[in-house]
Amino acid sequence: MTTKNKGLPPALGGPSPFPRRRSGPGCGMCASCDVREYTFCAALSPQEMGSIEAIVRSVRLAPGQILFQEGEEASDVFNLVRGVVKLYKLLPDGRRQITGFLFPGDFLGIAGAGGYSYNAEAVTETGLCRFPRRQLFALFERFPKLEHRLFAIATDELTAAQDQMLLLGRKTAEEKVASFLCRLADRIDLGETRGGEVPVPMTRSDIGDYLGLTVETVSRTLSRLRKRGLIAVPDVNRVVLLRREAIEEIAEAY
Amino acid sequence: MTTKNKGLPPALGGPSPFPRRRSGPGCGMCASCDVREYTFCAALSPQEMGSIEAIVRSVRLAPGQILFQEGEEASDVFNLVRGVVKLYKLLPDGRRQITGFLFPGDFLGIAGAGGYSYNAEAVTETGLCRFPRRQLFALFERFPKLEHRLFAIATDELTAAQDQMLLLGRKTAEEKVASFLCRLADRIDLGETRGGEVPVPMTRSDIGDYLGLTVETVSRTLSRLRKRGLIAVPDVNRVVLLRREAIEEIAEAY
DNA sequence: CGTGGCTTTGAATTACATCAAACCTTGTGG
DNA sequence: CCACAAGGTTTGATGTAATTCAAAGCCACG
Repeated sequence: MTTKNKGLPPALGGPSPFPRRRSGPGCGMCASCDVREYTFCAALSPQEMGSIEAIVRSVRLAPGQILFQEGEEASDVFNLVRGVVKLYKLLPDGRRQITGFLFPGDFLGIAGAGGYSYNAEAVTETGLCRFPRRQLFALFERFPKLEHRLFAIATDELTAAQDQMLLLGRKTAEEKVASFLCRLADRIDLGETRGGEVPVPMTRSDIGDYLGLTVETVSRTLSRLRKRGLIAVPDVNRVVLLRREAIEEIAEAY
Repeated sequence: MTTKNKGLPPALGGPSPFPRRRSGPGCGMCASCDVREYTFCAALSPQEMGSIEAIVRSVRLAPGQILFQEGEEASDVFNLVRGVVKLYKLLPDGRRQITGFLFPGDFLGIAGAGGYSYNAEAVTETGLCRFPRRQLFALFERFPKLEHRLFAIATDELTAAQDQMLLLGRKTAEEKVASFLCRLADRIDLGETRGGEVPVPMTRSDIGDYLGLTVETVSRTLSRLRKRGLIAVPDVNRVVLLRREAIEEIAEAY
């Protein structure tokens, strides 16, 4: 919530907001979209894209703002264009489990009959494309490719969820943190590699709630990795993976 | 692995194996399938069903037998018709996380490009329908309803996975075990209610690996619930929920 | 009737949580 | 420009839930 997107690489919320001021039918905005090729939009050809542009609206969120909450009727789905979003579930007494962090290009809003099954909140300044679910799903008839793509996205998320269950249920604190750092790095490297430096836009508390740990344990574990020379922590929002292979080894528990 | 399906209710592996001796194109076997209405097959009308029957083959597994392993090319998908199957992932040192237990009517084999993302092993005597992935997915063109249905299944699984992450990351041992018992009961009650008696076909070790606990902790927690009069345990494979509401309350951490 | 695998219970250990306090950073207002 | 208030972070001391180690009990099966 504190994070100002200073120093973050393009992929994590640098400049490149929405290419045109306003989105809307036929404005051609999608053509210049930074993340198009990573989203379900890529399922459609540039010509077909008009059908999507006709129903999209853009949304911006400041850090800490909530996009939707668990149980709300899931009327829309979204593509994250800029910034970072966290998804989480809560227990009645306030315990929180973050089920995922989303980065530009990620899709969110997959939901069943019970409405959204989690809360979605902006971690940084965020830009999204909003699609009315009914209208988007209606396009499935004309463009089956679109549904194929969403199906594939759901499949990938399911695989990721299984990995996360393994992490939550069976890894130690150190393995959890190492895994987290590696995954962040993987995600960033989609752009380019930059000497192992990984931006960490979320708070220690967020990381803890993602890994099933407390803030203190996250902090301590990072300190220990630092003292062992595996990472450097120039400031709270950046970690440098000094010995990536060693960290991967810890993460995968070899 | 030990479990013999003695005393298990129909929904969990009672009589009702495959209605006809052999499955195969046009044999009409699907018409009398016990679980058809719960599976993706229900997306097709009885007339359309022939297309599915043309590609289905049946599989039987004894307890402990492996259906497929993580990383294998995912050439088939399956419908569980009878019995119980567990899905799990392993760490190199042998730590195991069970990501789900499947019951009759459940679908398995959703997988991305990297092949199956988990191992699938029979818990009890098991009967499944096997579908070559390519052939089944080819039917999507003629029957978009089929893809809709599979998409919906993936969505539901994703929701369940998020619940499980909350459980693994943030619930106490007691809350975990209570949640587990309630979910088992919900799943069984699809058939009918039977005075809170829930069949537990998996071992304590399986339960532990599903909940991110050790065998001992599972056993101790069950003993404690029993001593408090919330459950009865007539034998290792059965639990009676004596005070379902109280257990639900523990499970949801009110 | 003995053997092997699962389960239960007890005792000792430990990884992580909790409690507490100091430290930083950032933004605000005098 | 500085003081200080508010959050987030780090570190230390202490506590504890759950694990680990150990052993006995229970069944099912040959």
